[in-house]
Amino acid sequence: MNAIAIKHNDEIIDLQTAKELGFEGEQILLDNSPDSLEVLRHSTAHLMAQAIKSLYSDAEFYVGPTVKEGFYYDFKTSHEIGEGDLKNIEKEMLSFAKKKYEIEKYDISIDEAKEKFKNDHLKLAVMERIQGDRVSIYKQGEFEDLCRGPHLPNIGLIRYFKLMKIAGAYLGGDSKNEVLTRIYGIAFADKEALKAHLDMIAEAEKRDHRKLGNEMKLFTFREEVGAGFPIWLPAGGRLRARLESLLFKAHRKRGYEPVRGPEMLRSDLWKTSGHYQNYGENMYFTNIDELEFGVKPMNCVGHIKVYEEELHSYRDLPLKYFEYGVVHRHEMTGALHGLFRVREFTQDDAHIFCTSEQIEEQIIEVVDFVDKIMSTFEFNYKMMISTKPAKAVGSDEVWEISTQALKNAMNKNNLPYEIDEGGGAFYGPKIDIKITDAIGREWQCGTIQLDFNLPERFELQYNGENNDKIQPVMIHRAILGSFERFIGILTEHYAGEFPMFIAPTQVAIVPVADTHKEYAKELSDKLIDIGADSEIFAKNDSLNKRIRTAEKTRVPMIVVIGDEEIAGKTVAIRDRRTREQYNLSEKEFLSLIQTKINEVNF
RNA sequence: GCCGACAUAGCUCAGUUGGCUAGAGCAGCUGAUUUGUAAUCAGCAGGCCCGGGGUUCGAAUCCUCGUGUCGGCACCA
Repeated sequence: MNAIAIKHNDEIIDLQTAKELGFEGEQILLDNSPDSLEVLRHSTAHLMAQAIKSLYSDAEFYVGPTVKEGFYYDFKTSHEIGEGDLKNIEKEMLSFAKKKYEIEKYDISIDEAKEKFKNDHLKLAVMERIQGDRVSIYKQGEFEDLCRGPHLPNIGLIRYFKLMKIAGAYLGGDSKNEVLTRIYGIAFADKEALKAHLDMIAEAEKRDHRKLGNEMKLFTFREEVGAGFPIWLPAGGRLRARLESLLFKAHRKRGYEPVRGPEMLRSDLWKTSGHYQNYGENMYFTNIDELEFGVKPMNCVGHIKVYEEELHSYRDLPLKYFEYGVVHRHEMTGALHGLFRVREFTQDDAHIFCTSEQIEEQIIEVVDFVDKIMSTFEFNYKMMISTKPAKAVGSDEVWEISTQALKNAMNKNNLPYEIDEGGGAFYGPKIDIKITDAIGREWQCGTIQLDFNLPERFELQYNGENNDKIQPVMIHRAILGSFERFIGILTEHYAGEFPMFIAPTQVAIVPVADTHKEYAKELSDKLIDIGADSEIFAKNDSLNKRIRTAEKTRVPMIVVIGDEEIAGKTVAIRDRRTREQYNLSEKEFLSLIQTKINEVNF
């Protein structure tokens, strides 16, 4: 196999450039390594542009980079292009690839380039952003593109690719700009890798929580109810209740007190907090007797009111208030997505009021809490520190101090993190918890936010040792983030096969014949006594059919009972994975279920 | 919000260039069968074809305005 590029000073250099500059280095072969795919995908993006230009001659091109999964190209044409045209473009790409054009590279001055692309206002826009006075052009057949590379030596090497979707995207990623057409594609070095990737996508589709939520009757959405307002069905209600009660105990153990604020509060309060000015466009407002009220988008103000109810001594701190807080946020229609993005959701929210000396230990305690929960669900996760956003309250100095406090807490405890510049909440910097699910996708759930601003704005105080009035620090934190999103993620993570301690139904009971129904009911009652839900499959169907139906509900355990079981006070257990059966005495069975339900404690 | 696509029975989907009473499978109901580990058989019922306007002799099908959903963008738990 010939090299497609080389690695020089840790940079990928294509052969065209290497030859030009006389560079040498380790060879990059055409395989599925990250370096190789980088080059391959970049060239595939160019091949796609070449095909698009050939099919739609007035096409103008913006940028065509590689992304995590593949590549895309943003362009504009007067032709209307839809999903159905992707096949045509693919065909055109293949026919160009067959011609095996060399990919040639040459340098010109930026002024020459501007002249060359004078009819392509998008390329001109690209050049506006380029520093320096020379640019490189890559040429394959008739097609030329302004690009810094790296590229393959020949387009004939491109064979295993697929155009995935077509979408609109703002020029330069700014919603003030015009919308371009974007086509996403994937490319690999061989057929197997392409197939594996397509299989992975198919697997993700199978796990889609919207599909499973419908099949398993966990939740639903209805047009007449309104977009983004989920309806929890009984099965989803049971699952959620289990999660809530586990988490309730976990909070109590860590010294949190349950509280509850009202669903809406007078707008004056939102003005004091800064939500009115900084978050108002996401809030719902209503008038009652001439007074304006805002439906809460966050729970902090309610908890501040709890804090204000009493005078506090430094001896009382930290004070930890928690609430399964229902919040409403006016998310943009295009952002809504199953349970992942909704307009009404419940956060597992808490606010810790503490002294500035306690910040570090409190942050670490929360991080530890997060770790306990995430490892229980077998999630890997990473943490990101987000700094001051464009729209924010409070002085730069306070932001600097609080951001540094978060970093210190992490550094001192050797906790790794990444930085997300400008990603903080308007009242303070935060640590976001990004979890990776079973098939490698990342989701943002929990968040830990450090806030000096709201205590200041509400003039919160506690009495210090010398009876001086001191302002407490507030830590906002949520661990699951929201029940909606977290349950959506759990559903996809487990592909609907929830572990016993959280499953909507723990046991499916299948009586062999009508005469065994009574024992089934007895068993079901005993299960309720130990905190397990069961469903009896006693419909007038064949035994085979009922077992099949039970399997399809993804219940963790199926027990079959007939004459033999009743006679011996046993149950026949069927494993959902292996389809094998074994018998247990009723007593052993109940204690097994009880153990499995109680084995988890956060 | 922006670009593009889509909306037919509880669910998954057919429905030709506008033309007969809009179909199927599963689920549901009724009956027969009483079953030992992934679909027993027969029958019945089920639809304002997302909503409002329009074009047409005639609209599930064409146009238009909403609503919702999907894929992205932008924005965020």
